[in-house]
Amino acid sequence: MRSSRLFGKTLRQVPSEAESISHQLLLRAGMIAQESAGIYAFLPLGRRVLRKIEDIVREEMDRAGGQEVLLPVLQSFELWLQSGRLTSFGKSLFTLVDRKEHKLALGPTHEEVISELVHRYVQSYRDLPLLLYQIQTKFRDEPRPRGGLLRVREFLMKDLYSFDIDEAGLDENYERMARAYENLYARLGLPVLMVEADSGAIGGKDSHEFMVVADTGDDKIIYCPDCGYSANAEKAQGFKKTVNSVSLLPLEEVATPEAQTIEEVASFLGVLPERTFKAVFYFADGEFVFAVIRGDMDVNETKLKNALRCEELRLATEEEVKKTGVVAGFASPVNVRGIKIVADDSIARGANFIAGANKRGYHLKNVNYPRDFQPDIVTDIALARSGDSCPRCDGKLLSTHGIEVGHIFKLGTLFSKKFGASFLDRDGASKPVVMGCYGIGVGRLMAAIVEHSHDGRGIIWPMSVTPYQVYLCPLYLDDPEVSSAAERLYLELQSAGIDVLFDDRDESPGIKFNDADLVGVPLRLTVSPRTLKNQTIEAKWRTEKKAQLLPVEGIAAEVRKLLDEREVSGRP
RNA sequence: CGGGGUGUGGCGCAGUGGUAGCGCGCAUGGUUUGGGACCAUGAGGUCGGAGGUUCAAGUCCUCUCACCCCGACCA
Repeated sequence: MRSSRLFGKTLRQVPSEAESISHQLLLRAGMIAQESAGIYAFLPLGRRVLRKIEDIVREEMDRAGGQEVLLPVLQSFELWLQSGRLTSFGKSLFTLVDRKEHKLALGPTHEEVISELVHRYVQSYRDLPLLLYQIQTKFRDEPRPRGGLLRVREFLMKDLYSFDIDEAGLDENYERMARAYENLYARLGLPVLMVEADSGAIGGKDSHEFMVVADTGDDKIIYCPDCGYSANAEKAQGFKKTVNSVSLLPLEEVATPEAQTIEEVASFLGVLPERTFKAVFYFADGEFVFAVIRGDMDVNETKLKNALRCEELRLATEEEVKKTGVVAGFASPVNVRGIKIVADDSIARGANFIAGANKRGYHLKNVNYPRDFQPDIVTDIALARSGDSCPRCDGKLLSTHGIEVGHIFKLGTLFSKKFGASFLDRDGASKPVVMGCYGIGVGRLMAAIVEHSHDGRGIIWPMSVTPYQVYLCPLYLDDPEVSSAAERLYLELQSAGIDVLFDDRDESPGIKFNDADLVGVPLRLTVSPRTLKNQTIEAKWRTEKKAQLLPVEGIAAEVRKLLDEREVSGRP
């Protein structure tokens, strides 16, 4: 490609709307252009990168045994009613109405469509296992698009769905996909952390996310440097020690005037916060919920939401709390009637805790579960934090941020049951197909690569996804020797099957070098009178300071060799 | 949805109620050229939109739209 003909321009100034580094660089390099909030056009350079990433994803899915399909973007509302996810997706679903007043959704994902499809074509255990995938544009009306390609409303995504006769088959495919994902990220030059994830409203057994560690990531990861335990903060567990494990003492009311917060109560009574109970009030799908947790911990709302199996969870307002008769600051799970109580299991790890007395100015001492109160649910609803002890070893947990570039789920029979996707086993018994789903955001991967691989001058593309392999950079084009050598070289490289971006513009060396660095092409070939008089061309890697001289004669073969070495080593 | 911010030429920005500007980019000509050159000339704007106040509105008022950031939210 000739730069003079290339659609899209590099920008010297950063467009003011761009905050994240990948957003800035992709805009400046002329890879993408914003059309609307969370909606982007891919310009020729960006399109090439996106296609290369897509091809790598496709290759790895094929290699893992996947078969590619293309599914409808326009999906009937009935499908969503049938799965019951109309409400859980809620406002994120883009909807429209056709001329017959029939409601349709722009597909945000394809579990419904694929389950319905498989229901029609899979009848026997002989048809399984089956791996189907598609790579196509999906739509989600995100509450807040952000960070350029990191969170958008219209995006290219790969989803693979696995169909098995039983859990064992699912487990096997799950492992297979996890390995395929690892290959794929390695080929993209991305170091990725596989972390335990919350499976959310979709339910299911296991779920893992693949994270690129980056400050700009909007997911928080909790991990243990000692044993390798890592999980999304929504899901992560911390070790809960047992406190004050002595024999149970009788309940006792004590006056605690003015002491309302955990800190105030604890210091007033001369104990550590871990000896107290903390009460937090929520509204879950319109129902008031009293959450109890030990005073040294905080409630993880994702876990609470899962425990309650609710769609919508929010903190209760002061008024709402008042209305229930609970006394904020002195609230207690003891002797509360008609209110749903959810307790973190930390309340059972220890004895003789301090809790409110449901009476202004008083607390209760020696509160014990289950002697003094009986919550509706007791489970883990605690937020794990950096500094907590690891649940698996003696290590201390740390936290970091990550960009989610892949998410895999064991769906089980959730969708197959709803869509009647069942098969007859060997014994002629009808069973629901066991499903898994495995997603990757292709556009987000592109942004993640840039977030991970860049420097002060611009993008540094890995060889595997670079829009062009070689940046052919002639200086002093008005010198006929240079222009003819450059033109000749351009043809030779192309004939050798090398992707070349030929900067045939009549620009100064500074501009050309800077553009080459900004666009991030791995290898730059500089043609100038200086080296040409010795029959040589200067070759410089994007990642290196120093250049090397290559003889003009047979240069295409030499460049081919250099590129192949890089590709194999996986270095940019 | 709550809080904050910004809308003026392709991009970045300035602009006291009184003739719409600067830098970059773009066009033409010339001199230049190893890390974003210089000179000259020139094109390009219904100041996000709609109302209103005023002799006069980019500037003041009301409404509205879009975009960005923080939070909520986010298989």
